[in-house]
Amino acid sequence: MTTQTAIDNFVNRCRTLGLSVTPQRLAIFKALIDDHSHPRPEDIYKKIKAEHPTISLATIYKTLETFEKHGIVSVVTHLHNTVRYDPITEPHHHVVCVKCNKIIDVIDPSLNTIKVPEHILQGNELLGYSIHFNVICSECRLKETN
Amino acid sequence: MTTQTAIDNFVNRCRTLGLSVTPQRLAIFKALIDDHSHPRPEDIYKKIKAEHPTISLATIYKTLETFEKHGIVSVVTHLHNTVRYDPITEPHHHVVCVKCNKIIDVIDPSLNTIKVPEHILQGNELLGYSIHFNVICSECRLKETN
DNA sequence: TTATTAATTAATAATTGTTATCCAATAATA
DNA sequence: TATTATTGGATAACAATTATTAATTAATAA
Repeated sequence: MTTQTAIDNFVNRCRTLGLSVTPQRLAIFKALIDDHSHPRPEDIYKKIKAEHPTISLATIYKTLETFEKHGIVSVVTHLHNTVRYDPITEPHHHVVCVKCNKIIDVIDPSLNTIKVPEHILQGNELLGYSIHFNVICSECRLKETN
Repeated sequence: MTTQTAIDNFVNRCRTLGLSVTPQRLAIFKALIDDHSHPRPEDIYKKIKAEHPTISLATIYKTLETFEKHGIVSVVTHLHNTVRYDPITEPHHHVVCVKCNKIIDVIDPSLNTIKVPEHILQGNELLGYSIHFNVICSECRLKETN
């Protein structure tokens, strides 16, 4: 998909969602679309500031949250707000509620045998891998229906 | 493993590592050992304060970092310091350098067919899953040898 | 078009999470 | 016991995020 069609899709998507396509939103989307570095809000802010000198960092935050809520962009992990410690040091996995950030251990040996793509091992030292099963947990689902 | 043997192991482990087993460290370890909620440093602080009224939150942070460095505890994700956005919304995975927090996309359909344990689907709404391949990247490995 | 209302943005303050600093206290070792 | 290294506590500094509020802009109806 070309950058232009991605932008067109974005615009259509916004219209469908009832989101106005403001210059700020467009700029933020453009800043992200061909960026494979998984930038922080701050990074996007810096990238955009030259062309949009009056944009506020808070706008970047809010816009990205809006985009995420509507599936226009994604976050690499929902557990980015604070460190969470685990007494288990053996390889295992986690269920993560994207609403309340509850974390539950998943200890299942069958998940420890996935085939690691070759290219990951090129140059890097693999320490292990961990699977995040992103869910809306039962408690949060109940709350949602209210 | 009983709590007591876990504590014994901890004490031995510290001795081997040349870490003194202080009351604070013991308290922090104990607070974590049977806690499956994946607590934040703040949570541990609150849990301990009654018995250790003089302990500082900074000590909790420092101690947990020390523990993590020596493999006594683990962190649920290394990407806990800031949000990272991704223009890709389709299911995919990531290589994460635990030193520099660089993130690289892993798009490999064979990783999208893992068998999700049944119990995860009980009550929860599964949105998807994402694998973090934790590595020390080539750049950081080079830096380390200095 | 203009008036009205709703949505969005900017500026900034406040809050939260984390780290650094510095000194005191404690532990390890000579 | 004396000396040195490690650890901890208090607090300041810093970084990331969120909340607040007012101004601006966009959408909609008259």
